[in-house]
Amino acid sequence: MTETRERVLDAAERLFAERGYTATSLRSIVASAGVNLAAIHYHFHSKEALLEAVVIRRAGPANRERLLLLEKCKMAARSKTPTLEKLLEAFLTPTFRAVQDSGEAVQFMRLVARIHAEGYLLPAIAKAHFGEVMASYTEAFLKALPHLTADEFRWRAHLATGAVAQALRPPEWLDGEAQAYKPIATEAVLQRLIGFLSAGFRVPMKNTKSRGAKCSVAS
Amino acid sequence: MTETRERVLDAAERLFAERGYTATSLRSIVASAGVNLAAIHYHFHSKEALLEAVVIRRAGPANRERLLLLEKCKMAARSKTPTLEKLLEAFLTPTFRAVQDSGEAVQFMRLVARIHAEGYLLPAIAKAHFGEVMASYTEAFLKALPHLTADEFRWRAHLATGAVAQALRPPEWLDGEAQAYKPIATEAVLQRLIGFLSAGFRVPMKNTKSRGAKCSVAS
DNA sequence: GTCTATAACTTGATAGAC
DNA sequence: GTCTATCAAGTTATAGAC
Repeated sequence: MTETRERVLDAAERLFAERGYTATSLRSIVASAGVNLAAIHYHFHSKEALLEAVVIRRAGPANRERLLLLEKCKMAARSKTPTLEKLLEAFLTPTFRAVQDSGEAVQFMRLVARIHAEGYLLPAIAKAHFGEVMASYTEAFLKALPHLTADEFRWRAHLATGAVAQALRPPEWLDGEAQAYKPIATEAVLQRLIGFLSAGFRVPMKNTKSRGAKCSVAS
Repeated sequence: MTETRERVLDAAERLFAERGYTATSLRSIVASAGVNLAAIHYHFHSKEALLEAVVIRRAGPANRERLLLLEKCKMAARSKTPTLEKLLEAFLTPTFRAVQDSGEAVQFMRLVARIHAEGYLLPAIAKAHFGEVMASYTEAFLKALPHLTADEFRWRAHLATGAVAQALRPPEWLDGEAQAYKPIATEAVLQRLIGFLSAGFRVPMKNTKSRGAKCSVAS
């Protein structure tokens, strides 16, 4: 049965999301999926390939939708460039909306947020499957942010990435139960995130000096 | 020799920062520190206690300085409440400045950013050692942000935490060498971060509705 | 395609000599 | 305080029967 494959993918997605990649053993996955250990090596070659399969299953469709939404934004804005808020929403919606549409995909966002910090894993996977999307959106963002140099935009996008990842994480002030089972990335969180980020991107440049917020000790 | 203790702490700090907690074995730590495996269990009880010791060594002084800087801010602002930027700088400076002052502490910030996402580890440690600082600063932040409810502030602080953690991570567009050895949290990054976050905190409430950035497909 | 069995190795932790 | 030696458990991965 190729249904076994799906069961493994589902279990792996959930466990990777909850515990991270290195902390999740293949044995815990097969136990959760109710399949055999050898099956995981039959369908996927290795643990790392399994992670890649998990990511691709969700990221593939999501990225296709991102490109579609970007085109829609450009159309809607006619000759003008789309607003920053619209671009952010188009980029983030496929991730956030998955929660409400299909209960299955809930865990995936947490996986991304979780694996995001595990560094050495995603670079290989990300560059292979997110390249086109990132290039298209970067171009659009730069047009919507004419006051930023490409370098400054890269830095702010870097900061924004962290905020997005954090938005996909269950807030620590929710108790364990809620953290584990409730979908946290709702429409409200998405809108909050868009407002937060767009304000950050819109800040004028040259806060290198003169931002008179010195408060330091003598030392 | 109690110098062994320090060697272990230094090595653990560096390796935890680079690879994360679960991915770092005690054996790799003793190899890097040039000490014996048993020594690590003699000086610290367990791997988890070692992590806690690593965190406390840096976070203790940093948190004391945070409280000091907060008082200085309040003094400088006289009857009025300190500005958001000054509060952010007071809170973030002890972390960021450590890079420039002592080369030793460079790794620690990355450790925090790295462990930050490993979830179940920091809650126990953080609540034990950051409680007072968080309470004092939350109070000050809420006064500086009268347009936000406590709940809304908590959400935005959640997002901001992610951005801070990301600022402490080496940007992926720097090549491997630079990622590994160059201090990335410079004064410039700190100022960028302060500008980015303060703008996000200042956004008016009620972007729950009416933020007319709909760009969704029919679906 | 799925299973059992097992190889080959790494992990955190400890006992006990010195 | 520091060492060697070792334990018990857990890890990924594979070979081979069915």
